[in-house]
Amino acid sequence: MLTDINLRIAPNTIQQQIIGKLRQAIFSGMFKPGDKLVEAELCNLLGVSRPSVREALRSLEAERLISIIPNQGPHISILTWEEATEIYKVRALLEGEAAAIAAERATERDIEAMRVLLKAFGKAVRRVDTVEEIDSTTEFYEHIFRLCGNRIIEEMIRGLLARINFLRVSSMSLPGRAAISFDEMKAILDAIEKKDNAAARLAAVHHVEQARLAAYESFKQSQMK
Amino acid sequence: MLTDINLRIAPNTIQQQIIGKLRQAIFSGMFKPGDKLVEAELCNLLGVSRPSVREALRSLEAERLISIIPNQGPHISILTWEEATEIYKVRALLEGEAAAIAAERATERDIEAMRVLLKAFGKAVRRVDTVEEIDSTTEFYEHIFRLCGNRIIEEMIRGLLARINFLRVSSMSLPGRAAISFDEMKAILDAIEKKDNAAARLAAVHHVEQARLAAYESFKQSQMK
DNA sequence: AGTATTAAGATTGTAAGACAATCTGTCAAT
DNA sequence: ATTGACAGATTGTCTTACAATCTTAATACT
Repeated sequence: MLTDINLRIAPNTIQQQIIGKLRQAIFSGMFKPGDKLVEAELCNLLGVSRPSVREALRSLEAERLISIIPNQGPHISILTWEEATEIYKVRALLEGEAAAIAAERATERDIEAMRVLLKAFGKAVRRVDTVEEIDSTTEFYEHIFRLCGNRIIEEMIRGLLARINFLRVSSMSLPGRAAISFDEMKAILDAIEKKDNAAARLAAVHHVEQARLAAYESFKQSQMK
Repeated sequence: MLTDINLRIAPNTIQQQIIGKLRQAIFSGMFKPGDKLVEAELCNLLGVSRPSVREALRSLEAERLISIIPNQGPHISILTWEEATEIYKVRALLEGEAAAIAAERATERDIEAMRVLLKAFGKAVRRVDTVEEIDSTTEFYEHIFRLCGNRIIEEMIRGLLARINFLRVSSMSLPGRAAISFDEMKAILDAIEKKDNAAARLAAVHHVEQARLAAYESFKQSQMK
């Protein structure tokens, strides 16, 4: 056996498609925090039956993207700044740990691969392509997580990122933020290359903390209007 | 306004009851890892309709207590030791952080309350009441989490504990483990009382690490038969 | 005998229809 | 302005249904 790669071909059930579509709709801002999701409307929009929609909604509820209040139905979750802060705190902790472990395990090839990803991010920054910025940031981080060999960490961070997704997008489009973000990520990579796990952890924590501050700016702005 | 206590009266929907019952059944070992859950059977056992069961199963899937493979139905999740290790690693990280913050914030009354909880645990240990041991341990920890003021940490740890629940139960019944556990928890509390956050973190991390080692013993035993 | 094939039965995925319980908003009455 | 009552909308739950897929067992073939 080569590796433990999961070869299972997952049939795309309708529900998975519904979940994907709805998640995308939430991320894209089509539904705004607090919006009420009416089951019948979703059925029409998606062209599927109510049971399918309801099951998909249960999954999204567990992801905390929506919350379902009995007899009141599903709403897009409202993220308070307090909650966002807590999420950033946990992110810092987990990403710091991941970076520290990655620093101990990274091979030459890993470093090289991450350099490529970072370069892609740099290009996106110069093109001012926010979507691509987020995507390449994510890929860069995914590499760190894979390196740290702890899928639980990866899983948890993925969940946390989903919950603050719109903050990430809006804060990344803040003038200057993306460029600074690039420098912070480069610092992480440099520390990993030097196999300096303490420095890698610090750099990762610092990056998240700066992201939090940037997010606060966008949060304030979004509250004002 | 006194506090931010949530006054909402949550109607007990059937699905919540189903989720509760099934979770309990899984924890109690009525369903074993790998067991296939047949929807029709669950309907009979619970006396509810298939749509209700299916929605509940989606929630449990998101909690990772079961996994649903398309066209193959739901199974009780199988926990590999590798995964369990990763969970203990993340737990150590999160509980360490929580303990450190708690050390900075604990008031006299908090300490007193935790002493009471710890004493209850000690009593359970002497009575060799495993269920009560787990319960009072949980309560002790819940207090720390409440102190650290980060509900995300609490939420994540709760999720992680659910996934390793049966390991906790079986390892807690290992001869001598509960008594050692008591000492480790006392060390955490002592550090918190001294407001020594570094010591509190270390004690919490140590406690989780010891729990991991104990869990490994039970895991090996459960694999052998 | 052992393996490949096929067919029957069981189970899941999805839909549609139904109805009681509950919520929401409106309008009248105090 | 607040309360009360009512109509309409929405959710929670159940029932029935059926095609798609999986599982298992029986069958045929080498």
